[in-house]
Amino acid sequence: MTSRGSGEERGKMKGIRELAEHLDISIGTVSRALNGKPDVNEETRRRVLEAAESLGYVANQSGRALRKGATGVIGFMMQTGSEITGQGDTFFMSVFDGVQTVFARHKLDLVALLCSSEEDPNDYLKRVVARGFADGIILSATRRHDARFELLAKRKIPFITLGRSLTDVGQPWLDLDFEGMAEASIDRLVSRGHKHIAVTRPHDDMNLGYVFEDQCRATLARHGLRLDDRHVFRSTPNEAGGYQIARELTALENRPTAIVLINEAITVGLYRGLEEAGVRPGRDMAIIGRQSPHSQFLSPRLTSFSLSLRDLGIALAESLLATMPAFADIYEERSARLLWPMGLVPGESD
Amino acid sequence: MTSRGSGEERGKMKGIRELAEHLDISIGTVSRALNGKPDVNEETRRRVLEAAESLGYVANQSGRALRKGATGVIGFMMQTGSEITGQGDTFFMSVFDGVQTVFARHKLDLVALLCSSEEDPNDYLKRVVARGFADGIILSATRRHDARFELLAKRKIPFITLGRSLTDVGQPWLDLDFEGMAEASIDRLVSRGHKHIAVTRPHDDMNLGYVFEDQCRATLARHGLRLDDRHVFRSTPNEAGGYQIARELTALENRPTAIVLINEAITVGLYRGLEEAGVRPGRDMAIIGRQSPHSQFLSPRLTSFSLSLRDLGIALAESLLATMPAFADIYEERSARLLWPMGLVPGESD
DNA sequence: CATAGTATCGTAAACGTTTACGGAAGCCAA
DNA sequence: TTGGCTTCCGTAAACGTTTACGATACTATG
Repeated sequence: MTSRGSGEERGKMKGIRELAEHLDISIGTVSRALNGKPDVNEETRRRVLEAAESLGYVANQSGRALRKGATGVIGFMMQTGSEITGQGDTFFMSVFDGVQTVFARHKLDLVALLCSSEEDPNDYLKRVVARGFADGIILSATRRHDARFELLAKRKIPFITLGRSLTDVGQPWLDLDFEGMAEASIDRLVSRGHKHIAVTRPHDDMNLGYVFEDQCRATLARHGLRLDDRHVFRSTPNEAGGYQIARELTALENRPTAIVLINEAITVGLYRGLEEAGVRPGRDMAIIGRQSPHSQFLSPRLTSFSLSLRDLGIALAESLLATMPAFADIYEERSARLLWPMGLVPGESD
Repeated sequence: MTSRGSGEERGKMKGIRELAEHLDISIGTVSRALNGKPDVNEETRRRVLEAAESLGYVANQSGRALRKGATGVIGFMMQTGSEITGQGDTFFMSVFDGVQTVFARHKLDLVALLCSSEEDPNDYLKRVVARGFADGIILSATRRHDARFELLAKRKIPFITLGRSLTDVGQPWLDLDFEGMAEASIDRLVSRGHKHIAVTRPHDDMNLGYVFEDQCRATLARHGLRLDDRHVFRSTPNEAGGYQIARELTALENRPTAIVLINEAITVGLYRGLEEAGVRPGRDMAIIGRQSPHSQFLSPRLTSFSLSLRDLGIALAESLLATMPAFADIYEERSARLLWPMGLVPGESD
């Protein structure tokens, strides 16, 4: 039952050597034929390809990697775990999808490196790097000070970050235009008469929190307003965090009339918390947030900033390739650092 | 600026050979010391470990994999893409987290294999397998007929599936106890007087849809009721799908009084759709679903089935290890096939 | 015909490990 | 002393590729 002969139960290919013997050609020529090298007769190449196909030969990647000193793998490091889960998981999935399509074109394999909640991200990356696992790395969820940058720089591994950091080692990065979002949000709310505006940011050291709060503060100042420190709400980037924010927000004596959410995963919790306090989004409190799979299905619909995550992923991948010697010629014109614009999708919540 | 001497800017380790020379020991002994083999003096082992640490030596995995014929990598195949995004992304992240912790104990590296939305999952897996990428594979999102099972079985790659399928090649699997969920849901609703109960299922060939609908039908029959074919709603597993279901549901002339949701990501969309039709969950329509990061923050709170995703991941990993020769002795007592129970968390929606 | 050039291919040396095998000590008992 | 264990270590052969180099045959050119 286990040896179900499927007709073409071809024996195990032992390697390129056996394939060469079968063809009565030298193994060098076979390798060249397989890899599209020029020094090989087209007729023999055809024979080789054909035999490889029919015999089910596939190159052993360990041997290949050993010889070439490159693995053909790109790692995309994300974060997961109970603290974070609920965050931008769908966000990363979509970006990943875009990245994937680019690398597939170059026969590079993309894998997701998900750091367990039990392990320190730095240690995790150290392990991955030590293994020589990937030829290139994409880092996301960058922190204000991020030791991972230095680790990769020291090891001279090509990498790009989705997000900025004070730790700058000259690597390329892409980031969402949180400045633009902050500015547009504040402008919009102020123009609608709001004078007491709250903002949210992650509870931890994520870099975007600093960028966002600073820009909100600056834009408010431009309007002659100031950001009350009690109106800056830190929370875990998940529903529970949103709920908590709502509790604190509604408990304030001088309650702000509007709030801007930097994280998209807190929205449902925030809505719930507000409702329990009898505060209706869009009527009693203006809310502007980030688009997510459910933001347009909330009630009231969330006024939110959106972007094409897939396109972002494509740009990310291409910028990384531009820094890799083997592909530099193809993508050299890529800009190394880019703020990705977001567009406002009006809803019913502000 | 780029060559920032960090004090211990140790030169590149060339390999185990150089390490051996530095210690004036043979490379064989060094290897044995590093790998914890018995045939080595504890004193020399200490010296080797120390030198490796201080010189920053790490074994080249390509060489190791080539020699050992194993990569030390486990792949967890998930799905992503616009059609699916919004589905159980957080679901998979949490399961992954559990899986990760187990493999880390055995120095196995776990990576997520995310099939792009552009590529056929079968082709994708074929590529991964051909590369000899992983020593073991975890498959999720199993379909009614799933060619991936046969592919892996033919290549004799150890694997386990999170989900069942009609395609059974004797591999171990774990699956959520959808039968139990269906039964408990129907029992609960019937006992509360509902006679016209609707169910949802994925729009595509996911196996769980069949299992779930069949069991709902059977349980209803036990109560002398029948499942109206018009009360079986198929949808994409995302918010838009939930919204669509609500539209269809509320448009029916003989509207059912309750609905059971097999997918957790459709809930927000469903709520929105119902509200637009003036149907209030829990009052005008009973809803039972699956727990998700936001289900307890919806209004009304979702009555839902929950489980420990992390523990599920741990069990999944251990069951896979039990099928791998190198670890079989440690985990042999694992049961090969298991329905993972889910518990009901009462909410306000039914 | 001699020569240079080109197209094609074979040979063999890497790449960095792990491990089977055997050898050299040291120890103990007979 | 001899022989047999045990403990430790060195040697060298794999593992499956890629690729620099050189060899061969053929073509074109003078």
